[in-house]
Amino acid sequence: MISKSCKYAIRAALYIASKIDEKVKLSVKEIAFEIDAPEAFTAKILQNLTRHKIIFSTKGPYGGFYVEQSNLKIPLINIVNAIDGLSIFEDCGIGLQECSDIHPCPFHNDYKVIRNGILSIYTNNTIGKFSKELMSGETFLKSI
Amino acid sequence: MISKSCKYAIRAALYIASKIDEKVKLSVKEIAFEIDAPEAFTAKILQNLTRHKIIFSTKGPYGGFYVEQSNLKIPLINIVNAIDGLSIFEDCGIGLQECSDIHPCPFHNDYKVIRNGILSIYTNNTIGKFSKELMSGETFLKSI
DNA sequence: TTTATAAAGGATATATATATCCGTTTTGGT
DNA sequence: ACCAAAACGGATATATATATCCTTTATAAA
Ligand code: FES
Ligand code: FES
Repeated sequence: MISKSCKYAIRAALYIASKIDEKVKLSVKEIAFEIDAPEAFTAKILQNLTRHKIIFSTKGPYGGFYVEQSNLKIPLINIVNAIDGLSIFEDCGIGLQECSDIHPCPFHNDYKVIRNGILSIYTNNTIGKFSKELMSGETFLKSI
Repeated sequence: MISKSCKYAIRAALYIASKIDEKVKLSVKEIAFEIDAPEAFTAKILQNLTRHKIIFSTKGPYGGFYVEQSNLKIPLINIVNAIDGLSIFEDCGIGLQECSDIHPCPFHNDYKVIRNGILSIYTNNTIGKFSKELMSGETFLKSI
């Protein structure tokens, strides 16, 4: 469904948000390490998130990536939109050019339910909600 | 989730099954046209399905691809397994190396529900069920 | 037995996604 | 003013998925 890049993006944004209280800017190097992603590629993704104002950045010494309180209200669907776009939520489950109620594929009814379920996960959860779970140690961003 | 190849495979298998009553073997050319897929690539996928005994084929004049009644009982998950494998149903929603109940990512609980829902669609529907819907004109394998 | 037909299979090509590299720009500290 | 740190941005490389091409093999009919 969502691309590998988008998964990195979500992990990165959540990691940065989970450090909001430390009031320190994070380097690409640290972020990439903490989310278990390649460094140079993570850099590209962070640039993208910055352009979309999902996170902030400053250059130079003591610079890096960070979020403000306002960013915590952003739903995760905004990240998906920034990286993959939203058309994935309109695609047919077995690749017909158009997903349509009046010209449906055999999966259509079942698939629509699932697809909307996925959309809901991204829409109903914010960066703040998930980053809070990370802070408390309930959830994690990389495997052991 | 599933690959483009897998979507072609499902469309192809369902198309062939939907023609079971005509008692005629179908060529790659016809199948590819009817499911709106590239011909040479469809050929590869059909070979794969044949090797996995999801469909049958015979070479030579009047040869082609076909299914028997017994194939109609095959659930769609078998096609997914043949093309993509089943590991996709164990993957983490945001790409952690392991999806784990005791070391979960922030999406884990929600994602597991969705992922099992998708698995159910493939497990609970057979080639026969969906091909019957195609025969009756309720559903379609390519866009208008 | 010859011929035509159609799938099988191996080799290769193209497209897309993922990943890296390196010079440029910005910025804070000295 | 100068230097060092760190993100930015463009170019390039690699990996994977998708797609094509061509030769071989099997089969049915004449
Ligand atoms: S037409 Fe296939 S999912 Fe809607
Ligand atoms: S750990 Fe991410 S979905 Fe299970």
